[in-house]
Amino acid sequence: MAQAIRLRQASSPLKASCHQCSLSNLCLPLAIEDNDLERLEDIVQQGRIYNRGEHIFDQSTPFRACFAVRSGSIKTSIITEGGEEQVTGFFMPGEIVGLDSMSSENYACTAKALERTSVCEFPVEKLEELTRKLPELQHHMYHLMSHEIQNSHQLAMLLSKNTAEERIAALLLSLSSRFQRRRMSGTNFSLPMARNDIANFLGLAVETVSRVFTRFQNQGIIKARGREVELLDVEALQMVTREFAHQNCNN
Amino acid sequence: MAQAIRLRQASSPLKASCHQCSLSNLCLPLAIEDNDLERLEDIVQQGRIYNRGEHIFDQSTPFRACFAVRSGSIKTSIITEGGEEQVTGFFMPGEIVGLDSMSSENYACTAKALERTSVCEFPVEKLEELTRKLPELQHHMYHLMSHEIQNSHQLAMLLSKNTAEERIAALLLSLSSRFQRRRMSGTNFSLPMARNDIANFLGLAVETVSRVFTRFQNQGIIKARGREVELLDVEALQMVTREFAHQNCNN
DNA sequence: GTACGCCTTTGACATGAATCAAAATCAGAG
DNA sequence: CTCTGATTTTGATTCATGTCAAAGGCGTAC
Repeated sequence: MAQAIRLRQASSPLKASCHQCSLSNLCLPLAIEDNDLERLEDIVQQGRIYNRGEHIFDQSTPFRACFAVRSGSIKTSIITEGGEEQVTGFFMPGEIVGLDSMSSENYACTAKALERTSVCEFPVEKLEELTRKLPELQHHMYHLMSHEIQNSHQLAMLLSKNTAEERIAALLLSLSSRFQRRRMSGTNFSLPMARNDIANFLGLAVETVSRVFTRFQNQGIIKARGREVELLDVEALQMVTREFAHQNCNN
Repeated sequence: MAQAIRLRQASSPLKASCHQCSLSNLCLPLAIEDNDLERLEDIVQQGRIYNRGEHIFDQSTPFRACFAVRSGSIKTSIITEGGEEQVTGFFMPGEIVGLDSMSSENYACTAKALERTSVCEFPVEKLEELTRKLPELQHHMYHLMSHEIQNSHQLAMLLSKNTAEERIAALLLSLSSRFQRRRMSGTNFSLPMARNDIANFLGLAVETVSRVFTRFQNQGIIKARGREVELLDVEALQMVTREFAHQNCNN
């Protein structure tokens, strides 16, 4: 511990303590037995704290590490040649950012802190090496990556087949369940991202997002004041997301 | 070799010969040094041949293996609770199907042969084990998976920001480059999938796909008769996909 | 060769969401 | 606390694409 403090004073990254981290049941340690945990701690660096708007990494810069969100939240986005932004994901505490760049030369997207955010850093080469030694960790990496593919397919589906209302309901429910995983309220939370980011992520215009929010509010399904959201009727929201499916069931 | 023939006669899966396969520079062997190749061959099974419409695997059945396309082509799709289909990808010779299910209990999608198709089969447990022993193979797996995440993000982007024409131009160009990788004509090929599948994949109505094809044809950009396609003006197609970006450049 | 079903194309019309415009609200800097 | 720019909301209008309807073309099976 004294060692760690000395390191920090030398402005070197602090060695992380996964043992003590409250997110260890969500994050990478989830996959690892207690007595192997130290080996993960050996390669993890507790990164610095980022202020809102700061970049954790930038698209097309050399890929060095994956990051686990410790607190705060992150949005990832791709910038096209024409300078258009496409938000590809939002990441909350315990979630891993950068998997889409694994084994690429450069980062495939840009990661930006949506609020004051701290992260843990997993240098790639070391991570890759460690996954060779810890089969469960390798397995978990495959799991995380395949999960991200599935997520992305889900998103594609949402974008190609669902209405504005369905997309927004789905996002609210996704956020809700992710808050719940962290033992926070699933019905009363504050959105980490602006309407603009929601719109971009869901392939809608900002105005449409705004309109749907007020529509949901008028229907008594949610209560929203700025970024503060309260889900008043979760079942109704679930109905909205499945409406599409239900219609087909009845035909 | 005699051994292999005997196996086939016993209607057991034939041991594949990656050494002799013309796709070895596209497929998994790409990542492996010659003297390690046998170890891959040890775990690969040359799967059977599937007729058009046959399923290689089904969503929600136990995940057993990834597949490399040897000849023919495959489409993958997700079926929602309501029975709606969403096509998530098309796979051509040398490409790997099933990565989105890696380390899941069950297949995340259904894979269907679009034409007479043969595949090689990589049982998961063996593959996972082998990747632990061959660092380059592990690296390549990470690479393939992260690439599929990126692909999927690209698709999401196409779906959320681009017009029907842009989406279809992008698909045609993607197919073109994939044919070229196999040293086939990049301007003269036959689409393995029906208009319906294209429409579903790109989040459009069949009618829209059809209309865009005829519009492109009238503009002299392509020539299409049924599934036979000739790209007459590749640059024009590239212009279409980048039009969106260019507009913003000029502003 | 013919008939059947399926896939594709074409046309007319309806609509959800984008765009344009502007007011209202919020948050950060000084 | 006040100003200023950014974000959010609301309204009016437009447009690309979906939907409905029907005809045409193609391949397969008999």
